[in-house]
Amino acid sequence: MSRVELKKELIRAGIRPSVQRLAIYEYVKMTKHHPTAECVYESLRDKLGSLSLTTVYNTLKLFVDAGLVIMLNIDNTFHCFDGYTHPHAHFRCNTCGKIYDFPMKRDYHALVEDAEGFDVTEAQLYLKGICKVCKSIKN
Amino acid sequence: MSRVELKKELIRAGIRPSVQRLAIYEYVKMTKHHPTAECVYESLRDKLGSLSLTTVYNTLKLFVDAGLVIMLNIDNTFHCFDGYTHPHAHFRCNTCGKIYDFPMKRDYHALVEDAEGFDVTEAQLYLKGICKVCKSIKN
DNA sequence: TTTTAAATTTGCAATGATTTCAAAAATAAA
DNA sequence: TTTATTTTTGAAATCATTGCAAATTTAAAA
Repeated sequence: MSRVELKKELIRAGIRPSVQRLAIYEYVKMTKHHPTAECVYESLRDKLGSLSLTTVYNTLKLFVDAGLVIMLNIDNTFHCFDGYTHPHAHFRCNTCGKIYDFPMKRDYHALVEDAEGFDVTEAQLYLKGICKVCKSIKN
Repeated sequence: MSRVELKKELIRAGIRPSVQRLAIYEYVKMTKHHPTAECVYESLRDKLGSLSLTTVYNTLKLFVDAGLVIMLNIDNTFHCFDGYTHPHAHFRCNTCGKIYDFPMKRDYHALVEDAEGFDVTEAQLYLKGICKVCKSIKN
């Protein structure tokens, strides 16, 4: 996705594309490694000349509220962010800490009973264990 | 479940049932409202005469590591605990904050593709939205 | 029962991610 | 250009959680 397209997405969502916002949006959308706010900050500080960690937090919250980015809470010590908003599951390796995206066969509705009367607007399937790579290293 | 049975469960898990541990275990197993560590502490402090918040944290970690209790991370500002360890989904109401247990039809495996080579030892399905009660109040 | 060793509890301080806040800077509107 | 609005910034505050070392309790040994 080009920078121009990303800009249009922000505008469409009613978010004015400032230099910082566009840079943060581009970073979160393009990377695949589920960065933390701190990570976004470290990665962009030099490129932008200057950047505040507060701006990163504020901006990410803005994106999450607008539905442009998903906030993951799979690691209970910090949040991380995912620009890929299509429904999918997340796997966190207990050994290396890496987070993997897993496609989901069906909608979460297939799993849940007795949800009548409840409005489900968000669903997260978090899996934990040992990843392929760490498993092969061990053996 | 009786206090004697709970005591036996702790011993079976290799955990010595001190006064504090048994009280905390009983509380978490018996309550249905997914308490935080702070909540456990507030609820038991008077009954036990004295209690340290650190003890509550240490003890809950002990239970979680032993698989006796599940730690939920559905609300991203704090953890809460569930003594019901059978696989089930959790729904958090964005309005009232209450957490509901939802039975799951199938194993999470039914949902996930491409998990070959990965060892999944833990699975959490977190749902968010508006609960039945809050919805009926609104209308 | 006494002595000794090990396990457990305790409270306070430290940690670290996140938020608050008010001022400064940038941008848009008049 | 002037004025109003939005955005960014950095330092301080917050708050759940953890580290740590001393005090207490419990179990084991003598």
